[in-house]
Formats: sequence, structure tokens, C-alpha cells
Amino acid sequence: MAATMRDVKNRTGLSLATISKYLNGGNVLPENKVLIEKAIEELHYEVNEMARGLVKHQTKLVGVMVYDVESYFSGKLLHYIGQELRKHGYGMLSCDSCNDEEIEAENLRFLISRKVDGIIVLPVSRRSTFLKPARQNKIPIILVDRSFQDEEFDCVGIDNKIAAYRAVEILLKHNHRDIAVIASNVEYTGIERIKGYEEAVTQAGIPLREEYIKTGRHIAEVGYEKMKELLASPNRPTAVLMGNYDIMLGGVLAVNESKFSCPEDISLIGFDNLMITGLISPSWYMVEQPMGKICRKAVELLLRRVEGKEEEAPIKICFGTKIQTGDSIRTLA
Amino acid sequence: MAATMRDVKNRTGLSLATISKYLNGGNVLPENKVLIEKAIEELHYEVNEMARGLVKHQTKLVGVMVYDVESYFSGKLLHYIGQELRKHGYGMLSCDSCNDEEIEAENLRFLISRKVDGIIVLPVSRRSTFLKPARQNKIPIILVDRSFQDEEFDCVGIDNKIAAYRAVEILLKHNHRDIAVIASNVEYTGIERIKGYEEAVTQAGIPLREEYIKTGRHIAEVGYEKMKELLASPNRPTAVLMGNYDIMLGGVLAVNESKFSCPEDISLIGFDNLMITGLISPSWYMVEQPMGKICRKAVELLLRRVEGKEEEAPIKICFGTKIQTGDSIRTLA
DNA sequence: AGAGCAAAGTGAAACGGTTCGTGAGAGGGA
DNA sequence: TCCCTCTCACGAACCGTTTCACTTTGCTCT
Repeated sequence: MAATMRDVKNRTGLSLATISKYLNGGNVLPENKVLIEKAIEELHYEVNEMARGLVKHQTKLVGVMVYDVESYFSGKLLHYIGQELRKHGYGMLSCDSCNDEEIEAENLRFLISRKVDGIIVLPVSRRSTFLKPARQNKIPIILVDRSFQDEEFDCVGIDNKIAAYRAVEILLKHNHRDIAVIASNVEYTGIERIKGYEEAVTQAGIPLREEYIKTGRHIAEVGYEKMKELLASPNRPTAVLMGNYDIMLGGVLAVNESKFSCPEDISLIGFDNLMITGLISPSWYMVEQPMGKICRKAVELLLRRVEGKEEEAPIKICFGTKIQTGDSIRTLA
Repeated sequence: MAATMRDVKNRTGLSLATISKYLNGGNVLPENKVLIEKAIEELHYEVNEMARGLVKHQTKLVGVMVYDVESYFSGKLLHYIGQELRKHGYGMLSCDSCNDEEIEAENLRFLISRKVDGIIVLPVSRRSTFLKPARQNKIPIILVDRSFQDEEFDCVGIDNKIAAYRAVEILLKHNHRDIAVIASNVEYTGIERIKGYEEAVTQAGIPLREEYIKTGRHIAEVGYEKMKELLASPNRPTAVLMGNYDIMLGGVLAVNESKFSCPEDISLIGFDNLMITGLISPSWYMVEQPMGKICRKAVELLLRRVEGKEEEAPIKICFGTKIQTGDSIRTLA
């Protein structure tokens, strides 16, 4: 059995209150300080954060729910958020929603029963209803990357419409006019990106074509299937915007398997940066999100809520994006 | 403030003991059961796992420490372990050691003060000394993938020597004789793999060449640098075994940047499977670890320790590996 | 020397659960 | 009808901290 404060008390002859004061940085006589430190050392005493949490009504634990840990984007997010949280003395309880709304709802209950101080969520669901139990328990929530229309939550991310708009702009500058998009239509983010695409194309005076707008779930398989459809089409586009990391993964796989090559036959621009960029030939044009900044801001915002400066209004924070250049776009005549 | 058992008690008129019995699946009169369920529903009551843990001396939390979350291997591991843990009602507290021994030691203290029930670790350090505090606190520990020589811990992984041996065997079968290896020499796993390489080469009657054995830290940069050295060497090898995922990442990057191409000029075989395999041309030969199995076993073993069947002796479990074929090896005349 | 006052120390009551030893009531057999 | 047994319910103690309201200690100042 691990040592407790009572053991330290017995060894030093001091009271629990004094030990507690020492542990929390209060003033203690130098000789007592030495005494306590010696006892802690000898007993290998470590504060029981659980007991502390019980009386302080905080666990120093933050729940992080991501739509799919296997996705590179989620993994990266977990990395940054975990690091940032630790810096502030918080632990991270991560949950994988496996792209499944039911699992997501169940994960939330789990986090609530764990009494986490706050939750950061990169959601699967399109509607915020599943977050209700957390609301009822007054647990602060920060949305990352994806937002909802139907209710007001704090949210940190990028302006997806503008980001997609800029990506299409690049393609237009290379004289492409037959531009398609493959994106997710199951979450707000994807829908915004499609809007950005439509706006850019329309503003360039090009009529929108139904067949050039491919949508589906936020998974690699969708990218793969839809890219195949585009390549097989009699009106094969000259360029494609792939609206998120997973779709890009599938899309490029489809191109590699086909008789067409990039950028000779088809120009590509993707979303979200990859660690593996250097491994791929040709290197890609990509819309890059400032993941580090996003995560730092999300944690900062959450902790402000947790520490309870009762600022009511939900805050939405948008960061700008960068375009990473590559060889995946061909300039047309 | 969230509802507590006391609220349920007041609403039902029953005692705390009865509510507790209900919550833990004990027998309660049907009418009381209905009463309790109604109260829980109305109050949105959720058990406070922290308070429960305090008296039961368990947090239902497992710490998982990985050497570097950014590494694909670590991410995958976290995914499987987290999933498995949840299945058993445990939460996962994940820590990133950032390839730094000091951070690793600090993370351990963090987990101990969090009173985790057990720890699964994919270590950075080569020596087990940093795990001492956990030992003193009698927290069960399972090592995954990497092991130590100097002390006895439970460990789940693969037989690294044999895996590397088999990889070299493949190269030999394709008539390669000038075979180099790039691997990590900072941890047991890498050292074992180098041994497997040496054994296979020696047994084929080929003398070992100092210049063909490149070692360094377990990071992509090492793979990049060492591969460059090999390619620039007057005795350029015809084939290279890349001893882990990160080194492979760097190694392939170096080849792509060079005037040489794979498999025409140089044959490659790597370690650990990638999600992105399909994206890369040529597709790679790789030694594949059964990650799912490894993680399931690690969790199973840990939970057995946690539940305290006091089997003393440390257990080492080795799974077999598979070779994934690809186009990255050329058959020599 | 004695009053006054910080600074440091203390005991006890929480926090939200579990569990153990008892007690009350229902049902069954003689 | 009485006794025994079985099922549920209950009160109180406890888990390892923090914190509140005091008390003690040791100085300084007059």
C-alpha cells in the first residue's frame, strides 16, 4: 500500500494540516520543512490526486474525444493537446469515437462519470445533441476543427470556406477550369469547404457542375471511390480539390492505381499537412492548418472556462491557413 | 454542482447503502429499483468514479507511456490499447515521452501521483532504472515492443532477432550480397535486430562489413543521414534493411531525393506496417508486427496483474511477424 | 515585563462513495 | 403459533486529502 499523508504525519509528528500546507506551497518552519521532505523521501510519498480532487471538486483531468484516432489528423491533435495540457498540470483522457455516433455518445458518458474538468471534442456527429449530458453537468466544452450550426459552443479552428476558396484560386491561377471537389458532407467543416469551392468557381465565371461535386463520409474509401468516378468520367476534370486528409489519402491511392498520372493528366491539391510529404512523388500542393496554434488556443480557452471566469458568450476562433506548394499542379496553356 | 448519491437518497428516502447496492448490481426490491432509476434519471446522476476509487483503492485508470506520439508506431499502439482498455472499463492516461529520458521519468511520477492501476510502457530509456518509483509503489508494469536486459519485467512484443533475420533472408533470396542495415542502437529492440542481421549475413557466408552497419537514434533524421552515407559510398550496397518505422521514413526520403531509384539501383526492406503503403511507389517489402494482438495481450496481462493473481514471475510474450511483399526489391542476376 | 501581533501549527469536518455488522420483515415447516 | 431462515435495508466507519476556525509560539515595542 502506498504511503499517505498520515504516514508522513506519524513520521514527523506534525499535523495533517501542516503537511498539507507544505505540499501546497504554504509557509512552514525551515526545520519542519526538512523533516517533511525527509519523511516524503523515505516513504516514497506521492500526493493522491484522486483524494485531492474529491475535496477540491476537480480532477485535473481533461477529456479529449476525436472522431478517429487512426486518422493522422486526430493523432496529431492528440499530440499537441496532450502536451499542452501536461504543461498546465492536467492529464488527458483520450477517447476514440471510431467515426461512430453511438460510440461518441457513450464516450461522453464515460468522461462525465470520470468527472473530467473539461472536454475538448473533434466530433463525429453533425448535431450537438449528444453533448447535452455534459451541458447538464456544467462541464466546459471546446470544439476543435468542427463546429455545429444548431447550438452555441466555443470553437477553435480555421475558416474553412476561405481555405477552400484559396485552394481553388491556386488551381484557377494555373489556368484550370474543369475543377472538381471531393469532400465530406457529414460535418460542418466539409460543408463549409464545399461552399468555398462553389464560391471560387462561380466568381471565376465558371458554371457549377453537379458531377464535379463529390461528397460522402470523412473516410479514405470515399476519396478512393469518388476519385475513380471522376477519372472514369467522360468529362474528366483537369484538377481536383480533396477536402480533407482522409479523402486525400484515398484519392491519391486511386490516382496511383489508375493509368493516369499526376500532374500530367490530373492536378491535385489537398487539405491538412502530412508528415510523410517527403515520401511522396510528386510532392503535393496542400492547405495547411496551424495545428499547434489551434491546439494551444483550445487548451487555453478550455482552462479559462474551467478556472471559471464566468464569461458567458461562446467564442469562435479562426486561424488562417497556409498553402504548401508542391509539384502536383500542372499549369495549363 | 453535479448530483450525488445523497441527492438520490433524499429523493427516494432510501439509504446510501441501498443506492450503492443497486449501483453495483446487488439485489434491491423491484419497487425500490424503479424509484432509484427514476431519481437517477431526473437528477442526471452519474457515479463519481473518483470517490469510488478512493475507497476501493483503484482508479480504473491505466497509464500508457510511449516514446513519441508523433511516431506512427506509437499512435497505432495508443489506438489499440485505448480501445482494449475501454472494453474492460478502464480509462487511458497517455503520456508522450518525446524521445527524452527526463520527460519519461517525469511522466512516470505524474502517473504515480494519478494513482493509475497499472502502466504500459513503450520506453525511451535503455535502462529500467526510471521505473523504480513505480515498483516501489507496487504498480504493475508491462513493457511493449521494447525490453530491458538489466531487470525483469513483463513484456509483450516480437522476436526482433528472428524478424530481422527473416528480412535479410528475403534479400539473400533475391541474390543480394552487399546488404546494409540502418537501425537504432539506443534500445534493446534495435540491438536485437542488428544481431539478427549479422547472424543472417554471417550464416550466408558473407563477411560482416563495418561500413554496412549504420546505427543511431530511433528517429527519421538518422535514417536520412545514414542512407545518404550509404548511397554516397564507393561500395554502395545493393540492398538496405531499415530497422524501424522512423528510420524507414527518413531512409526513403533520402533515396527519393537522390539520383538513385528503388528498386533499380537499390533494394529496400523496412519494418512495421504503414497505413500509407498504397500511396507510395514502389510499394514496399516490410516486416509487419501484429500490433492488434500485441496490444490486446499487453492489456490482458496488465489487467491480470492489476486484479492481483499474485503470480510472481515476469512473463515475456513474443508474437511472430509477417513479411509484406512489394516492389521494392530487385532480383539480381 | 507585559501587551499586541504576526506567523506557524492543530483538530475536526467535509468531499462522495463502499462495506461491514446488524436489524426488520416475510415466508415456510413442524 | 413459534422458530428458523432468507432477503433487503440501514447506520456508521472509512478511504486520503483540504480547509476552516482556532490555538500556540515567538517577536517587537513601549
